[in-house]
Amino acid sequence: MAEQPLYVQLADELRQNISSGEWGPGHKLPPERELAEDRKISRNTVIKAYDLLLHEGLITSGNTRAGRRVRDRRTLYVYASKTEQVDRRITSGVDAWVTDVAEQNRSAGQVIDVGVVNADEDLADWLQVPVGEPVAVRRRLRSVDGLPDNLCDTYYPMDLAREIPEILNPADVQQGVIALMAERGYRQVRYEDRLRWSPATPDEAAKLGLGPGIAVLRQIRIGHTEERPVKATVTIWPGDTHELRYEMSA
Amino acid sequence: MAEQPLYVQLADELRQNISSGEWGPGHKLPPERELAEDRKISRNTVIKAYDLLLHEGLITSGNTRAGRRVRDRRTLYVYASKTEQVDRRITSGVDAWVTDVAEQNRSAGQVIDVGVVNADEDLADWLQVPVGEPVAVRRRLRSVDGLPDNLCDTYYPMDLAREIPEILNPADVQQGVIALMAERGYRQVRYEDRLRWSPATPDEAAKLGLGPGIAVLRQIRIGHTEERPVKATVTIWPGDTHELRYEMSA
DNA sequence: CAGTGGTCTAGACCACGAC
DNA sequence: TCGTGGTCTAGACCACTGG
Repeated sequence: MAEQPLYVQLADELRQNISSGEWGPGHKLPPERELAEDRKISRNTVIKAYDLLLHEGLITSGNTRAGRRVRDRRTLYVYASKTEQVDRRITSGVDAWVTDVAEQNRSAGQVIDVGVVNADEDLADWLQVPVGEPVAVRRRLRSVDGLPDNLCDTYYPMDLAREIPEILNPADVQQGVIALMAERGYRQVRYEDRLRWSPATPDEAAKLGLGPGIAVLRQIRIGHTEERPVKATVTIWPGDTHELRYEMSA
Repeated sequence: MAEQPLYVQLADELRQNISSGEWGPGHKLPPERELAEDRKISRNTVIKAYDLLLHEGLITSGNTRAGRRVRDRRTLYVYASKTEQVDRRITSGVDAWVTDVAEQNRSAGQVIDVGVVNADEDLADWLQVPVGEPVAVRRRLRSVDGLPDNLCDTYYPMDLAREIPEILNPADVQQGVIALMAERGYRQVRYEDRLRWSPATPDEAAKLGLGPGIAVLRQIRIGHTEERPVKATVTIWPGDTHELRYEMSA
């Protein structure tokens, strides 16, 4: 095995300090210039080491006097499908994610915002509407323990949003939109998840407080009634701090 | 909106050439020095732009005279759970992934290799065995159209591997290991998927021909009989060229 | 052997925001 | 205000490999 490059060695050493717990969440990392001087290496080399950790999601990229910090990386488990509890969740009307977070003794919050967008190719495919068609959207920025955690946007065909005006009201729907839709005659009988993963876009990175290029999972959940798709939910989950679980019977 | 940094602008321009199809898969990108001279910018800036594209999985990082190339990024759809076809697939004994690939008019191949490893904490949790316990493993390197596509390692408790010697035989099991296990009294009644996503390790990157730091999805599928977990399959899917799908009834 | 990417150095100026 | 990261420059040497 050849000797590793300097910046990899440095990253390994810093990573060790973090994963051992010596530098806990929120710990301030040494400034680039200080680390460079101490080690008699170039600041650029320090930056490359920090970039590695940034891409691994271990640290933040604060661009101000506050400097870089160690991120909180406790893993959050999210049940995308749970054989035993599907009924309870759907009928209880509580957002399943809120339940998952609470069961892990952490506190969940969300900010809702609504709007109308024109369908791009993906959205048109998911909802089976023409490209360019207006579509209603409820956007959620969801937080855990006060910090941004994931983005969850749900899209509805426009005719449905007109029939169920609560969809375009930026308030919490206490009983849950799924239950509400079922009441009004749109009972979802099957759904499909499509998963894609890639680096976060700059926009997503900003909203979630991630470094650019951190991997995120896009979970697209399409809900169908007997007749047609009635909603598409796109959830952006940052990598390495989440585990998505599916339980299935054979 | 403030003006983007130089390297982002350059990356955007190069990305445009790729996504428009002007530079197809395999196309050789301009050498860093040439691009720097043409644009009157520093070679380091060009490198940062190429690094962005590398992390997005758009290009390769060839470190030799061959230079950087555009990667083939056609998306492969993989069904992790398909309501209608579960039975057909399980009984037919053909690897479900091979079926998926064939249905998309591409050709699949795999190299199998077997061994025994000691359980780390994760594996011990998945198979419900003590940490350090020996565990049998069948490793697959699976290819599409002749190029490495994903890594698929299946772990079995040692007592089971002794009872079913085919598990540790590095040959294709024509009827499928699941069907074989069912014949010998280990019928799987439920399974659970756990999904994690993060940058590829250097080892994975090398086996799959990826740039370092490309996002990969780790799909861990744990199969249970009525009594206990009997296998854990870890599949490494490179990002941006795969979409994983789950179909479920409500 | 020559072209390529990988690494490293030693500087510079800027924007931002905590103090 | 001044410490911080973000960006950019202009060089240098090395390892690898295709022709």
